[in-house]
Amino acid sequence: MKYWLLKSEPDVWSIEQQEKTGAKGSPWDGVRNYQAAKNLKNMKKGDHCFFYHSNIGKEIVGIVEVIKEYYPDKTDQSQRFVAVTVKFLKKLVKPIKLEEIKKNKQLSHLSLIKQSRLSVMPIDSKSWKILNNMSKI
DNA sequence: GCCAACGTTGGC
DNA sequence: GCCAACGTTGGC
Repeated sequence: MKYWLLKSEPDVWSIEQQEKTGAKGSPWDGVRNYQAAKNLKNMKKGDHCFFYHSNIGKEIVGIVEVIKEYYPDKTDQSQRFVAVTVKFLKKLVKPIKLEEIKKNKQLSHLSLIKQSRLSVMPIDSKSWKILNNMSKI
């Protein structure tokens, strides 16, 4: 299983809205960046993704699971980009602030820090474990 | 195919 | 609200 991180502005699409869609999930669409799209295409059913709130909060707030692999993004008229379907898994007991992630030297290689504009990025399993530990009180 | 101008994202 | 980073567009 692979791990990822998805960014969303909570006033556009939040973890709370994701939670309401329940087991049937909802499309992760609207991605208009080739690198992010490439990452979407590499996602497999069953992969887990951190759900990150950008701008407001700036913290990882929960985890979602990929339940449908990539397909053409219906919101993209040019037909160049793709979407996947994700479902809510859980909210983190304690959200992980970007500030805390930056403080951890073991996480300084993450695209979240190095490439702040990328909205879909891979997370290696070691970093995934570290982040999960940080979310525990 | 280069690069200046411009637009967007997202942290601060 | 500002600005750095970076992607995209369009003139040449």
